Amino acid sequence: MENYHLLLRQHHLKATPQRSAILEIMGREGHITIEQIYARIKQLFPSLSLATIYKNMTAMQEQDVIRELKISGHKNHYELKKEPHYHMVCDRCGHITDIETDIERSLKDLSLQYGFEVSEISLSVSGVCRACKQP
Amino acid sequence: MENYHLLLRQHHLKATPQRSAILEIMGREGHITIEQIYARIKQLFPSLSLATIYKNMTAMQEQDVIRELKISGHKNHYELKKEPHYHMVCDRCGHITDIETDIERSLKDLSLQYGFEVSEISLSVSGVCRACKQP
DNA sequence: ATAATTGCAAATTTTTTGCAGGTTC
DNA sequence: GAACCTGCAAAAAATTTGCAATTAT
Repeated sequence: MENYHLLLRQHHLKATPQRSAILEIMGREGHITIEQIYARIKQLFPSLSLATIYKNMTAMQEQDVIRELKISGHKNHYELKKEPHYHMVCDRCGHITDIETDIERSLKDLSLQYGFEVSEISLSVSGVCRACKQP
Repeated sequence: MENYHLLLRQHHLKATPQRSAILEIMGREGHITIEQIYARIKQLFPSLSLATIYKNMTAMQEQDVIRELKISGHKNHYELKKEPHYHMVCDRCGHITDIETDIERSLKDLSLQYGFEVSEISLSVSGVCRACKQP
């Protein structure tokens, strides 16, 4: 069990019970959609609204507490921001597995390592391009 | 100028003028959003509806003619499905650049090659997991 | 001729916003 | 007590659906 109160404060966010609850659920579930968070959290906070979840997800992304996973053919998922890692998503059941492998290392043997039949790899690098860095 | 009529037929899709027009625009623009397609296509087909674009984007994705790019912090973009390649997205202007590099090759020198300041790399591999392959 | 596609309008789903009252630091 | 957050309702944005008329093969 983690100290989400501290985590929030370290990232300059007020530590409300709602926020801590969202993070606890995310910590438990690993990768989760907005509706899944909503369904689970309603049990603890029947009054908590979807709008609050959205607002918090935005705020926590901006403060680098969580990460949004947008994956083609699947709903958006969210995860706590930990060490850099990647994802393997099943097109049938939607299950997301973390991949701890290095980028340099060939992804081809994923098939053997995980018994996962790779059909598509999507990589995107974000940051700031040369043009936008010009004064 | 490509033969989009043939491309569609090869992928078991009827070659309607609307579809060909969508592909032509995509071929010209590289990476494009739904609204951008809509805006451009209205000039040629004032009657073409957004619903038709959505239906076609779904059909053409299913038949592997195009690919959907879901990138955190940006609208969904679409591109023609060509050789495997990856993307570099500017967080300021949203511009998407194709990366021809191999996965094995370190992405670290992107910064030098493109003058792009990398802040996050997101990779996801899709396919079918071991559990779903069980009979 | 048949099966698929279009276009329209309407419905649904997803996300955002405004604002009053409440909470955190 | 100042700034921020919640919850509600309402709005906006994104995507899907049903169906009659049309079109591609």
